[in-house]
Amino acid sequence: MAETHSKPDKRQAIIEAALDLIAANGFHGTPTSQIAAEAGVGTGSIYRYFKDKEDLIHQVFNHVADQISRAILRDRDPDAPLREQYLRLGFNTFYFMVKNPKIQAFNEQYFSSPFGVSHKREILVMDRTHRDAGDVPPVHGLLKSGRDQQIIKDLPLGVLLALAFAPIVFVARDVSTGVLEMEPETVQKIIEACWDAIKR
Amino acid sequence: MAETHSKPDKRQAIIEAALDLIAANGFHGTPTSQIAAEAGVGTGSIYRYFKDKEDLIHQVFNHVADQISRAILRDRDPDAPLREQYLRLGFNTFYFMVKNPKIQAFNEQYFSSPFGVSHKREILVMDRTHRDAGDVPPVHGLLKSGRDQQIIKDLPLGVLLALAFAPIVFVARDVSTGVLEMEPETVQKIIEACWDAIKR
Amino acid sequence: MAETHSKPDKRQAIIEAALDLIAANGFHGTPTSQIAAEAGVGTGSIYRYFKDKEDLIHQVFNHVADQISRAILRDRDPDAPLREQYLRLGFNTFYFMVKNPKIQAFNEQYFSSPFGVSHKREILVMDRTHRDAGDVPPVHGLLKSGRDQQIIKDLPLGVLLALAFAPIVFVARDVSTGVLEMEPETVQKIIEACWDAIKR
Amino acid sequence: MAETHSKPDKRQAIIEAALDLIAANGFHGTPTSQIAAEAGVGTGSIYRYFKDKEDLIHQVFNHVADQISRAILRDRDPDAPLREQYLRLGFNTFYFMVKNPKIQAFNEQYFSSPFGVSHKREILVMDRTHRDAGDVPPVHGLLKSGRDQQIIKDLPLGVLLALAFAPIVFVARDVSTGVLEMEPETVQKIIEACWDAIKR
DNA sequence: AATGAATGAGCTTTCATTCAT
DNA sequence: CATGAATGAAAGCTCATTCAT
Repeated sequence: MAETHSKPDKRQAIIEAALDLIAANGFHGTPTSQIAAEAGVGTGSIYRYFKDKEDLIHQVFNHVADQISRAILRDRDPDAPLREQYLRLGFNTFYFMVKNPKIQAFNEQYFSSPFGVSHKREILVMDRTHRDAGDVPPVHGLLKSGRDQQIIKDLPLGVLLALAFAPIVFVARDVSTGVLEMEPETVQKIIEACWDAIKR
Repeated sequence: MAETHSKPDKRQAIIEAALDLIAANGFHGTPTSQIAAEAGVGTGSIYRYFKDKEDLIHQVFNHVADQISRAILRDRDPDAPLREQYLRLGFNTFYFMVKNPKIQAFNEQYFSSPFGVSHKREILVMDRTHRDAGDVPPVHGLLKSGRDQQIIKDLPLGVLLALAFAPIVFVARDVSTGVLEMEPETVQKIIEACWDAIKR
Repeated sequence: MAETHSKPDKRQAIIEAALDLIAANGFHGTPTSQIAAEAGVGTGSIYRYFKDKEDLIHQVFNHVADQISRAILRDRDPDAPLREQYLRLGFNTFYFMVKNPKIQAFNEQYFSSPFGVSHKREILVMDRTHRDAGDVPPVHGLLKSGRDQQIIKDLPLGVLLALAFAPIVFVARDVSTGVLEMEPETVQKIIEACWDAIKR
Repeated sequence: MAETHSKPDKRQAIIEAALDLIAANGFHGTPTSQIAAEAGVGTGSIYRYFKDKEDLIHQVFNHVADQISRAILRDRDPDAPLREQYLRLGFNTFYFMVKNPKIQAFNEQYFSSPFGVSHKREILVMDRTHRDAGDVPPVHGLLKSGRDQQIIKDLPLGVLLALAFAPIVFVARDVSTGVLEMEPETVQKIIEACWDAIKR
C-alpha cells in the first residue's frame, strides 16, 4: 500500500549516476552516454530531464548542496552555548565529508571549475530548505551572533567561515583520500582548534 | 659557457601559455592548439617537449609549485621566534595567492581534478629546490619544531598544515575573485587567528 | 446521418500544422513532435494517421495540390475564347500563389527535394477531383485544344505548360518574398506576355 | 614541369563531393561523414576548410553560381542584335542545365530551402567574375537596353527575367529528369517563344 | 628541430518512432 | 483510440595526436 516511490524516478537515477561518475572521473572524463548507462536509461532520456550536460551538472550540484546543508545542520540545538553549537556543526561537516567522499569530490571540482564561479561557496552552508524564505542561513547567523556578543572575533563573515570550516574540509579530504589517518579524538581537537581561531 | 638565455626556450613559453589559458578556461576548455598559438609555436612542437597533454599539465604544476614554494619561503629568518616565522609564511602565502590569481586558479583545478589526486597537497609547501636532497621541507620543519617545543598543538602535521594555511588560501581566493574585500589590517588578523588555531 | 464535421478530424489538423511549419522551417527544420504540438495531438497520434513522416509529407502535398488545382480552375468558362480562358487560369494561379505563400513555399520545397522527384509537376494542374476518372485535365485540355485549332504553338504539352505558367509562379514567389513589388496592372501584362509566348 | 595543380586541393574535392551528394540526396540526406568519404578526406578536414556544414553549402553555391554564369555568358557577342544575344543566352542556359543536372538540382534545392532565402535569384545571372567591380550584370544590361530601345516590353526587370528564363529552366529540368523528351529544333522554338514573351 | 595539415575516435545532442499505460 | 515518456541510431563537430615536409 505504501507507494512512496513507486516509479523509478529516472531523473534522480541520472543525478546519482552523474554524481558518482563525475566524482570519480571529472566532468570531462564522464560522457553523457556513460551517465545514461550507469543510470539505466537511454542516452536521449537525459535530455528529457535536463536541458544539456551543463544543466545536469548544476542540478547535481543543487542536489548535493541540499544534502550537505541538511547534514551539517543536523541535531543543532539553537539554545546550546555558541561553542557547543559550533562544535556540532564542525563535527557534522567533518563526518559528512568523510563519509561522502563522492560528494566532496564533486563539490570541489564544481567550485574550482568554470561551472562554479558564479556560485559563492557560502551558499553551501545555507539552510537550503529555507533559503527562499529569506531567512538568515543558520551558520551565518551563528557566527554573526557570536561576533555581536563579542565571543567571536570581529572579522568579516567570509573570513570567519574560512577560519571555521576550511581546515575541516581540507583534513576531511585528506582522510577520504587516505593521505591522512585520523583517530576519533583528533577530530575533536581539530574542531576545537578552529574554535580557537575564531573565538576572541 | 654562458648559456643564460641563449635559446628562446619554447618549453617555458608553452608552460606559461598553458598556465594562463588553463587558469582562465579550465583544462578541457583549453585545446593544445590554443596553447601552441599563445606560446607562438606550432601545434606539433608541444609533443617535442611533452609526452602528451597530461604530461604538460603535470609540468605546469611543477612549475607552479616551484614558484609557490619560493614565494612562501621568501625572507624567512630561521632565527626569528616561531610565531614570527609563521606569520611571515602566512603573509607570503596570502599575498602571493592574491597577486597571482592564475596560479591559484590553476592550482585549485589541478588538485580537485583527477590529475591532482596522486599528489599530496603537502609537497606544495616543500622547499622544492631541495626536495630531492632529502631535506625536511622548511614549513614542515617549522611546525614540527614548534610542536616539539610544545609551542604548537600536538596534532599530526597534515592537520597543522590545514589549520595554518587552509583559511588563508580560501580567503585569498575569495579576494581574488572579488567575493570578499580585504583591508590590509584584516590580513594580519586572519593570520594571527590561524596562529591561535595551531598554538597551544 | 449528417456527419459534416462530427469528429474533430485530427488527420486534417496534422496536415495543416505540417504545412504551416514546413513552409516556415523546411522539412528537416520541422520535427514531428512540433507538428503534433501545433496540431494539438499527441506525438504518437501522427503514426495512427500516417505511416511515417515521409508519408505525412506526401499527404500534405496531396492536400496542397487539391487546393491549388481547385483555385486555378475557379470561375472557368469552357465556352469563352481560349485566350480568355487562359488569362483566367493565369490570374487564378498568380493570386492564389501570392495569397498562399505557405502553400507556395511548401510546394517548391517538395518539388526540389528528393521527395518530389517521383511526381511530375504536371499533375499539379490536373483537375485532381476527377483525375481518377481518367478525364483529361482541364489545363491540358485547354492547351491541347488551342494547339489543335492552331491558335497555340505546336510544341509538346510540357513545354507549353512551362511557357504558360513558369514565369507566373516565379514572379509570384518574388512578390511573396518581397523581392519584387507588383502593381495590379502589371499582373495583367505578365499574363498577356505569357500568352504571347504560347500563341501562334 | 607544369605544376599547375600539383596538390590535390582538398577544398575543391570537398565541394565537388558535396555537390554530387546533395544533388542526389538533398542537404539533410547528406551527412558530412559521407561528403568526407566521397572526397577522400577525413571527417575533420571539412572543418579545416569550412566553418560548418552550412558554410560548406554556401561555398558550394558560390562555386555553382560561378560555373553557371560563366556558362551562360559564353560566346556572347555584345555587338550582335539584341534578339541574337538573347537567343545565345537562352541556348547556353538550356544546354548547361541539361548537361549539368546535378548543378541544376543543387541550385533548386538551395533556392527553395531556408539557405537560399537571403539570396536573390538574380545574382545567378550576374557575371560573377566581375560582380565586385560594380558592373551591371550583362543579362540585366541586355534586358534593360532592349527595354530602353523599346524592343522589349516595359516591365520590371525581375519580371522580364522570369519571362525570359523561367520556362527554359523548367523545361531543362523536365528533360534532365526524363519527364520530357526534347528534339533539338524544339529547343530553338522554346527560346524563340520566350523571346515572343518579352519582345514588344 | 619545427611545423601545421590531416586525421578519426569520441563527444554532445536531436528526433523519428515505439509501446505501455 | 490517444498519449507522451523512452529510446538509440545517427548526426555535426572538436581536438589530441601524428607525420610528411
